This record gives sequence, C-alpha cells and structure tokens, in this order.
Amino acid sequence: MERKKKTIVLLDGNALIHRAYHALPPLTTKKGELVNAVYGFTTTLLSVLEKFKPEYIAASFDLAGPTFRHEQYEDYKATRVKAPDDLYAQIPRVKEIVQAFNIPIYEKEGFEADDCVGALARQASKEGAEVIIVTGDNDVLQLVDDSVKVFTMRKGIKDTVLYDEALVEEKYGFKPEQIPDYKGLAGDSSDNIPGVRGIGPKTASDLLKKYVTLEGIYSHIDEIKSNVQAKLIQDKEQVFLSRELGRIDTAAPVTLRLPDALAHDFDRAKLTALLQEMEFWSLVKRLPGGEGALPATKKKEAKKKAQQKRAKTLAEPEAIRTFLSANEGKLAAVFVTAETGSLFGHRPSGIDVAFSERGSTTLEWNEKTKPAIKAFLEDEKIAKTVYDEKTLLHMLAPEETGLAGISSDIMIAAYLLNSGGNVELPYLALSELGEEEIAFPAVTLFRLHEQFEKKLRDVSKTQKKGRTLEDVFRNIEMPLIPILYGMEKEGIYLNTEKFRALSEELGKELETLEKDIYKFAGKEFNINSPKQLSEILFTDLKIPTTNIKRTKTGISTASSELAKLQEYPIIQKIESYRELFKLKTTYLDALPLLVDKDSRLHTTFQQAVAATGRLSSTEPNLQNIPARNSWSERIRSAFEAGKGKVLVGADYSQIELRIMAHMCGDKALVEAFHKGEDVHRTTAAVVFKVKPEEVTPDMRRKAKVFNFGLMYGMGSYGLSQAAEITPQEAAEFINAYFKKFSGVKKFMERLKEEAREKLFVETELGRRRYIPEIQSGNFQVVRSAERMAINMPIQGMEADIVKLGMIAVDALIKERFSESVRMVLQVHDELIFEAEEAVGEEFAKEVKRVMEEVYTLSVPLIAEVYTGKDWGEI
DNA sequence: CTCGGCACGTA
DNA sequence: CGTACGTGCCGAGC
Repeated sequence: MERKKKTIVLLDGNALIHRAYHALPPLTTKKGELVNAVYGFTTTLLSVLEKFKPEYIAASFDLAGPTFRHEQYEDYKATRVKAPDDLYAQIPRVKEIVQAFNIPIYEKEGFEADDCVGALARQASKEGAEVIIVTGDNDVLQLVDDSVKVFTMRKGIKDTVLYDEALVEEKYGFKPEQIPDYKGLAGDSSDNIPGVRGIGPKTASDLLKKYVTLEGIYSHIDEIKSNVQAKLIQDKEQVFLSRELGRIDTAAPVTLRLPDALAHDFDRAKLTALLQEMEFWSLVKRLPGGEGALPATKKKEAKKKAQQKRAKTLAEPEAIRTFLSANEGKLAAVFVTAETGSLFGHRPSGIDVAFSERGSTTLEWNEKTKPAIKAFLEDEKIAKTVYDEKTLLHMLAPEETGLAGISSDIMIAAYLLNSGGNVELPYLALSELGEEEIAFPAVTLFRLHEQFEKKLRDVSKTQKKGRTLEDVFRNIEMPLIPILYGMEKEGIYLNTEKFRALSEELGKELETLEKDIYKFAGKEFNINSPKQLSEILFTDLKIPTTNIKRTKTGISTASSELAKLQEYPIIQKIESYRELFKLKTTYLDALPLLVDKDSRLHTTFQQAVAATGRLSSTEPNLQNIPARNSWSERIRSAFEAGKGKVLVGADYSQIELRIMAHMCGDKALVEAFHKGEDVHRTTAAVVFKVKPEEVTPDMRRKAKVFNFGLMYGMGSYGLSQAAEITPQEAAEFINAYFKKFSGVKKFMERLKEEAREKLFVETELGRRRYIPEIQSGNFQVVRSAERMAINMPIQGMEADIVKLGMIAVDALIKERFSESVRMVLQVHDELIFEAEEAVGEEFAKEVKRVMEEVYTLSVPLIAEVYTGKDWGEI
C-alpha cells in the first residue's frame, strides 16, 4: 500500500503579517498595543493547523538590512512606502507566538522570507514531503509544482485559496515557473521592479503564452508587432534583470531539518498567556489539543481526576452540618447545579461549596438534606460569593429557599471591572485564571472572588474616597440584585383581551394599506423586505434617489429617508404600514404569548450588559413599549394595575440635562435649572437669538433635539438632520450655544482628554467604562470613542442615581408599604409601582420625596409622579 | 438552522 | 456623520 505523503507547512511570515495588517481593522489591547497583524497571523496559523493537520511546520521571516537584490539593483523596493512602525512593532510579537508553538524559524541575513521559504520548499520536496506554503503574497506562486502548493488569500484574511499548478494556470494563463518572466515584462510597482515600459499585464501574458520564456520572446523578436518589439528591444537589459529580481532564490542558504519541524506539542502555558495578554480570547479556545486531543491514557487520568472531585459529595444532613461548622467564619463560594445542567426553572440537584482552594464539596439537594442546606444558604452571617445571584434566587424560590449573606456576585464584579465585556463564567475562568475547563465551579468562583476583590480594590485606590468602584459594587449593584429579583417575580398585568382587539384592528388597517401599496406598485411584493421595496420604489416606480442615503446592500429605505419623499402617495402608505406592522408583530402579537397564568408579564432585567451602567430588559423588553406614536396610549393602557390597585409612575425630570449641568458647572445652565426655567426654551432663545417669550413651539422642539444631540456628541451634520435645519444653521447654533454655555464645551473637552490619557471615563460615583478605541488610528473610530466618552459619564450617572433611587424606595416600601406596594418596572429614568388604591396617593407623595433626596446635585433633582389604573394614564 | 443586515421601538 | 439597548423580518449560507 502506498504510504501517504507527509505534509509540511511553510509560513511566509512577513507576507502574512503585511496581509493581516492591511486587511484587519486596528485591533488594540486595553493597554493600547496594536495587535491586528498578530491576530491575523495567529488565526491563519490556527486554521492552517486545523485544515491541513501537517506533520511538519516551519516559518521564515525577513531580517533587517539589504538583500542580494539591493546589490543587483539599487532601486529595489525604493518606491515602497516604508511600512508603519506599528506594523514592525508586531513582528516580534508574531515571533513570540511562533516560538510558543515550538515552530522553528528559518531566516538569513541578505535574504527575504520568501527566499528562505523557497529553499525550504525545494528541500522538503526532495525529502518526499507534500509542501504547503502559507503566504499573503502572490509572488510565491512561482514555487508551485506537483508537490508544492500555495495557500493564500483572495481578499481579507478569511477568503482563502489553495493554489496547485492547474489553478495557477487557470488564473494567469501560464505555468507557475513563468511568473518571474512575467514580472520581468510587466514589472511590479510595489517592489519597484521596472519591467518593460509600456508593457502591462495583458501584453506580458500574451507574449508568455506564445513564447513561454523571455529567451523565447527574444529569439522570435522579429515576429512581434513593431510597437511592442521596439519597447522590448529598448528595455532588453532591464527585462532580464527584472526577472532575476522577481525570482525567488531557492538556493538561499538555509537548511531544513525535518525533525526540528515536527508539529508536536506546543507550550500551552506560554501560548495561553501570550494570547491572553493580547486579548485574543476567541483564539485561546481554538488552541488544538486540550482534553479532546490528549493521548488516551492522559484522557483517562483527567476523567478520573474529575470524578474524584465529584465523588466527594455529602448526602447526609449530619455530614453537611459538620462540614459547614468546620469552616465557620470563612467565606463560602456557592454554585447551584441544576438537574438539567442549566439554571433557571430547574430544580437544584446539588450545591457546590468551596471554603478554600481545597476545602470544597458538593452538598446533595434532597428532601433530607434540604433543611440543613437551606439554613446555610439563608444564614446572613455566613458570607458567600456566587455567580448571578438573581438567577439563583429564581431557581431556589420554588424550593422555598432564599439567599442571605451574599457579599459578592462574580458576574456583577466582572461587569463593573469591564462594563460591556463578556461576563460568562467559562470565559472568566479562562481569561482570569487560565482555566480551560471548570473542574469544580465553586473553586473557580472562589478564585475569581479573590481576583476580583483585588482588582476592585486596585481600581478604587485610584479613585475619590466614597466614590469608588467598590462602593458602586457594594452600595449600588449588590443591594439592587434582590430588588430586581422581586420586580421580575412580581411582573406586570397585561390585559391580553385589549391587545387581541387592538391587534385585530391593526390587522384590518394593514390589509387595506397592503392593497393600496400593491396598487401603487402595480404588483405584489414583500413590503417588509427592504431589498424588494427599494427595487419597487427606485427601479419600477423610478422615484429619484438624489439625497437618499445608501446602505451596504443598496439604497436605503429607512424612515428618515422615506420622509424626504412625502410627495409620493405610496411613501405615506409604506410609512404607515411599517409603523403598524412593527406594533402588531413586536408588541400586540408577541407579548400575550409571554404572560403567565395570572396574565402577568415577567421581564428579565440584565444587570451586566450595558456598557454605561444602565439596566436592560429582555424576554420581553418592557423598556421599549411604544410611548409617543399614535397607538402608544392604547397599547400602554393594556398594562393595568391589578384589582383594587393603581399604578404609580415616577420619573426623573430631564435628569440627563441636569446631570450635565451639575457635572460641567456651567453658570448659565445651572442658573436656568435653579430658576426653574424651561431649559429647552432657554436653549431655543440662545440659539435662535430671540427673547425667551418669543420662542415658538417649533423653535423649542428643535432646541430639545439639540440639547439631546449635544449630550451624545452630535456634530453639525447630525444636528442638522435631526432638527431638520441646514448644516450651516446647525453650525451657527452650535457656536451660539457654546458661547453662552461655555462650561459645557470645556466639560466635553475635559472628558475627551481624560479618555485619551487614561483610556477610560468614570461617573461621579466611580463607575468606569474603558474606551481603548480612543487610541485608534482611524479617525471615525476615534470620533465615535469621543462620543462614548462624553455620553457615558452622563448616562452612567443617570443609571447610578436611578439605581440609588430604587434602593431607597425599596427601603421606603419595606418600612411603610410592605404589604401594599410593589416596584414592578424600571425604564431608565422612571419607576413603575403597583400600589393598593388606598395608599396610592400617600405613596406617590413619599416616592417623589425619596427619589429627589437620594442624591444631591448642584441643580434641583426633580421627580414627577402620576397615578392611574393603567400605564396609558400615567 | 444560524447569522448579518436592516429597520424600528424606548430612554 | 447621535449615546445606550432588544426584537422581528429577510435572505444568504449551512
């Protein structure tokens, strides 16, 4: 039987680095190190390992200094723009990666990486190996023969192709070994190889197809058309020199030693550390090996080891009590395992507990052991750390078991340390501890707890006392967890009958609109498909597309764009159709499917998602229930108070603007709030240069858009779009605004400066958001980062204040309304409560006071309260 | 079936 | 070319 040829992969290091550098966006680490080329190189390496599973692998790099080509031709690569420093800076990093993979590096002074690769390829072929050269540069294609293939990219780094002889011929129309001749004729501007003046790719290719080599061409020079002939004769000397410059020197003095190139084990610890340092989390997971690839014997050992850990399960109440009391006074890491392995809605099967690195066990959860474990979980004197306390509360609730003494929630700590980042447990285990597999969750939690306590402490050391990340953790986020749990559990009543009726009504309207639209279009099509819609509007109906924005895939049909085409009747119909369709599908039809047996909706508040510190709401999202369109009041009115109850809504009035006034201390803005002025009116008076009493409703409306846009860092173009004014007007408004409110401008500049210096911004209470993008070399990315830097301290402080408000109101309820009021929803700046009718008014008065007193700004903090039978009334 | 793109609801 | 979210639909690719 014929033995399969062994495969050797040869990495053309510099070409890969160049390719990745130019193909990938500027990825930077939190420290600001640019690593896009390293990333691209490493992903390519990993996919090559996965794809070809080579027996051997080696790499080559350029070495600094002139090469033999420079000696032959002084202008070699003279026109090439020197690669930027941030590319060169990545080369040592790539070499570190290669070394950690235990891949030998072949390089030689005076030779380029592709020469070394060429030499290695020839030697490997001789030894009978199948060679795959991995590169990002088509020059290397000349090396292809029946035992050498070239793996490279068409565009980007993902679209790869493996060239063999046939494929090279298909692409160029001639054989791989003719490529140097081709370069000799056509030249290569990137290497400053001159070629023949006036002969381009097309002519060069034709000549080679006919005469095969340069020698062939010149020996038949008489047959060639006179104009080409003249050029060939003119540049004859140069042509042969060019060919040599473009030829890869397979005699480069490097010697392949196959045993060195064996693709065997790599240095896992070193590699993991490196990848983590460069924040390539996704790549850490892709590393070959791991348990799955361990030799069978090792695999067995690993399994046994895991079993041993699991084997230590306590199933008797006495043993449990003994274990717990033996560890009195220590912090307990607690992880609840459920029967199905998932969490929510499933019965616990066991409780993993760790009091130290080694003092860990599983407490079996059954009717016998339950009382002992329950006593432990509910003992507030036993400090515990958990992952996602809120979910645990939901899971334990059906077991009539609560949680107390939770001193830290790992998910929340991870969130505060890197808001907007990944907070999943396996990820944290890997990124923080280097644990690829979680052997025993409670031990992992225990370690993460220590790690995060330290990190929180370290961050807090750099912050103002009393306003630290630790304070946010202990005084805001941790106390909030049981409150959110209570809100989710309570839910809000939805009158599904109202929804059903509304849905039917909208359904009829939609049918009519649909018919009208088809009539205008002249045929039926899918109105919900932007692609088909754009085809109908701009191709069939020939509606002019001047002023209409493009999307990646075609002409935009976004509502802001359609709004410019009001004169076409079909447009108005489409706008109505879209609005109603959205309302019907997203709300009227979807929400009734999610109610419980009491017709109540229970959202899930995500506490560890939003990068600014806000909560978010999912399944269903009750933070985006329609509020301002024509049907919103009727939709909201289906959210009702229970029998004998009322809904109380309390929202902070213009809290973001007040926070901005507070933070920037701008005299005019602060004064406006102190005087109780209508700030949008004040702004309107400033930018339109009229007296406050002369401000029209339209001016006020535009000023309002302006005020909000400003807090998001909007530019004159965006402002003009949003406020329906010209960019020139917008620019004038901005000038007038910043002249009057100069403190605001200084404040924004300060925030941008802070972000640039520290790569993060913070709220006044110490919540932090990292913004490494501010270092990007890409202008657009930097601008976007600046807007985040401006917005986060404002939006984040709003989140801080509302969360403090929730905690304070929760205390108020516990103290005075414990049986009669429940907090049910939070919508960023407003809180919704369900209260017994009898206490509604009193509670409303109190909640207003408590919310206003929860934090002192340099301007008044105002909450407005409303009471009604349903959400439409409040 | 999953996933990116688009569109659109909220603060 | 305005921050922060979540969801539904389409259409392409698996």
